[in-house]
Amino acid sequence: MHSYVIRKLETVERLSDLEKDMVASVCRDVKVVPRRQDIISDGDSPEHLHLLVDGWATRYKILKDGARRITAFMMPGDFCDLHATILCAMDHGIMAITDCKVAYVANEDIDRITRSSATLARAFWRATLVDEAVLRQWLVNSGRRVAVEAIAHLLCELHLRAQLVGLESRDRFNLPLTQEDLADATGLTTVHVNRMLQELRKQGLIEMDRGQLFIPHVAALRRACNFEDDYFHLKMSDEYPTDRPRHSRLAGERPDADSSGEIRFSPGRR
Amino acid sequence: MHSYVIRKLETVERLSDLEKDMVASVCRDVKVVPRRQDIISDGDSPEHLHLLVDGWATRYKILKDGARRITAFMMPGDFCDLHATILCAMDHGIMAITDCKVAYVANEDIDRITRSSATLARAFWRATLVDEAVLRQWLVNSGRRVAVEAIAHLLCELHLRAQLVGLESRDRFNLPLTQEDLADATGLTTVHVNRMLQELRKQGLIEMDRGQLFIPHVAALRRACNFEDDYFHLKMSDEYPTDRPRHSRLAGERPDADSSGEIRFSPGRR
DNA sequence: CGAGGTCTTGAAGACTCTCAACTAAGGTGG
DNA sequence: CCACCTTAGTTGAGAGTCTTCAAGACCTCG
Repeated sequence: MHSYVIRKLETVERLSDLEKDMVASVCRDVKVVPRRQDIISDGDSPEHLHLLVDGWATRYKILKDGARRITAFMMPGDFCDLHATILCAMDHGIMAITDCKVAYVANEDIDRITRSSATLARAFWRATLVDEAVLRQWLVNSGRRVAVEAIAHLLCELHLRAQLVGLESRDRFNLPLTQEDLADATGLTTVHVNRMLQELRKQGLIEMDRGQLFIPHVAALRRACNFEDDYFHLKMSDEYPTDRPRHSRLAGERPDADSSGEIRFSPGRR
Repeated sequence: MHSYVIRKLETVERLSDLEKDMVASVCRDVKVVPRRQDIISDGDSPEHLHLLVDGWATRYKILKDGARRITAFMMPGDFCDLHATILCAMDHGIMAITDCKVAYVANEDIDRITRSSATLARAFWRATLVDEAVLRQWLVNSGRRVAVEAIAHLLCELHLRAQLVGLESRDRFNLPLTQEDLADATGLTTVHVNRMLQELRKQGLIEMDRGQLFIPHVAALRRACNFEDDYFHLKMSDEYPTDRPRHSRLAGERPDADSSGEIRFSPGRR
């Protein structure tokens, strides 16, 4: 039932059956949060952890002038706040994008299972570190990538993540985000996101249909925005057919010299 | 000697003398890294933790086209990678901005002291969480704040952090960053950073002199860019005279309605 | 069928970038 | 001690990406 978490953890660490059972056992108290509603609000001091069992959610900040900045998307298997209970109060909110099923997990349960399995502890740590790496990529997106690139990169990320937890069928998946969501996640305006998506469609890099995103040629989209999956620190395995090489940038080596006549966006921003 | 770390940890958690000793005891192997040199390079798999004992450093990513994106600044007392040893390889580099003293701390030592003191464990966690909160603020900076605001916000952050570890005298501190560093940290160009700094100077919000930053009226600069220190999750204490209230944004409450004729930048970006 | 949310489109303007050159400040060597 | 070099900071003008404002089309749903 809670296989998403397990799948997610398994992308960074191989788990034994016992460990999987331990993880599953902590997700007891599951509640439904309707779309558009806060799972945790800015200023809250949550007393337990929130694990997203089903649905999509977003981590966001609202500024004084009303502007919104999305700092993360969460999909099934993601923890909203693996640690936030340690801080007194949340400095941001977490909202359900679709109707969500959220498991309320007791701190002690996490403590317990991570104490009894070093592998599990490491898996949680790694998952957290990957989240942080994603955050850094978003920082690159806004500031050192032009709009089309940034959006394409975000789509690649979401696609890979959906793939990792088994939410899609290789090149098509359910993307319940509005263009406004994408705008707030990339730091752009809705209008511009709209135009850039059109651009991507025109170039045949993506297709969209009623909340479904279809990526005809994943490698092409990735190449167009220089997406590399290394920051996900996937455990070595050929389960996930993503194109390596992963730590390709050796000293002195010039990365693949754009041989084909493939689409690639402008030289970015400096 | 390693009082910076301790001061830093104490901003989020009060430590006993014993705990302070424990922290100090793990920082034995200290080396000097000259300015401009990597403390950890992209792709490295560090085998121990790196604690910045003295000097400033930066976490950065280099893109294919050569552009650089700085994702964090580190100052004395900051860990470069409290956890990175868990991952196989770094997905970014860490470089010394000034000559640095770096303590190489064994993983086991951290494990040991965090196991023997729950307070210490919590302190480390919190420090990590604050780092993450800073990352989110940077995300807000690039995308939902105009350039002047973003730069001012960054300066406020650095000023507060310097203050917290005792690097400055209330309103003046040593800022060893070039305008290029600031540009790569905000996602702007050097040229534009230059102009925005001029703007800040013209408005009397900052003064700069040979690597020294002087903030005549901290509250004014903070107000100009809507800086709030709540995301640092400072433990309640009046040691650090920063202007609260900290979780002021209650539901429905309209934040201070710009009564004075004070400088405030444009309405941000949407 | 009306209503609200989401997506599109156009035109004008603003913020930020690019390019290129010049000044200022430090450090080194003769 | 000064010429020379390198790095960092400044300045100007023009171009572009992205925003703003506003309105219309589309779509889903009660």
